[in-house]
Amino acid sequence: MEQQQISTYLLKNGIRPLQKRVKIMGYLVSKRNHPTVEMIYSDLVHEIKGLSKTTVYNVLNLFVQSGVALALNIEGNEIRYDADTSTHGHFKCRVCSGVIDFRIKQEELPKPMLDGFRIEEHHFYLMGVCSFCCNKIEA
Amino acid sequence: MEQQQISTYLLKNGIRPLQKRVKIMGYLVSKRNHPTVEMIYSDLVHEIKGLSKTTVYNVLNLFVQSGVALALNIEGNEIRYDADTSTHGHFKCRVCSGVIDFRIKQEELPKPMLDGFRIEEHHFYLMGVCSFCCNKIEA
DNA sequence: ATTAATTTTGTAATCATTACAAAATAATAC
DNA sequence: GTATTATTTTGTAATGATTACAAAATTAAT
Ligand SMILES: [Mn+2]
Ligand SMILES: [Mn+2]
Ligand SMILES: [Zn+2]
Ligand SMILES: [Zn+2]
Repeated sequence: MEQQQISTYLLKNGIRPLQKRVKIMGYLVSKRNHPTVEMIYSDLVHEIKGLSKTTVYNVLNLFVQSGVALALNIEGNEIRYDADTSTHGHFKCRVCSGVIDFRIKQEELPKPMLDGFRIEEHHFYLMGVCSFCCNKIEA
Repeated sequence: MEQQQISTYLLKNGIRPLQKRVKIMGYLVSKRNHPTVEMIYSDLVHEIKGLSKTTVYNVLNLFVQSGVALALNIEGNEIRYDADTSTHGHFKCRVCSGVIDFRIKQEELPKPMLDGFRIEEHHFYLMGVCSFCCNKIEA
């Protein structure tokens, strides 16, 4: 996606499209790898002069609050970020630690009986070993 | 559940039923409130002479590795523990922070197409406002 | 009762995240 | 454009949950 498209997208969601914000959103959108703050910072610090890790935290928190990114709590020691806010599920490989998407339709999600509850977010994720790592192991 | 039943259960799962382990498992089984380490420690420290928080961590890690407890990563800053290892989902209220169970049948869970993947764990949870807190808010 | 193995404890270390005030940047007014 | 004001970014320190580790205590085996 172009920087210009990203700027427009951020603006539409009430976020001023400052340079570092656009770069971080561009990174999320193009890599689609559900990175941690550490991954984003270490990849972008070379490209953005004088980037601070605190800024990465600030910008991601802003993105989540504004609804343009999801914070995924798959394992307790790290948060992973996702610019895809549509309904979908995640698989995390316990060998390579990769997180990949899978599509789920909203109507495929179980509908638990929770009368009087206001349900705001659905989270569905799987853990296991990805096909790449399965092949490596049996080889 | 009786202490004796818990001891037998732990033994069957390869865990020596030492006093503190039985007490901690008894707490999990009887309260069913998906407590954090902090909650378990502060509730049991009065009842068990000289309990250490490190022991709570050690015992819970042992339980999870042995398959008699689940570690729930619903929000990134805390792990909640559950002695119910059957297939079920969780709802977390963002007002009162309570975590409650709901039943899901294994066959109700979406079956994503992940050819060649080894799927070992399913996690399904919801966030929102529980019925109790909904009532309080509108009142 | 001795000895050996396991568990528990207390403290320090680690690691991700947040708090905060100063410096830098961007927007607005003149 | 320059001065003024508001917002953002930075660097460092603080926080909080978890783990590492070695000594002390407990449990099992001889
Ligand atoms: Mn995703
Ligand atoms: Mn549960
Ligand atoms: Zn893998
Ligand atoms: Zn509630």
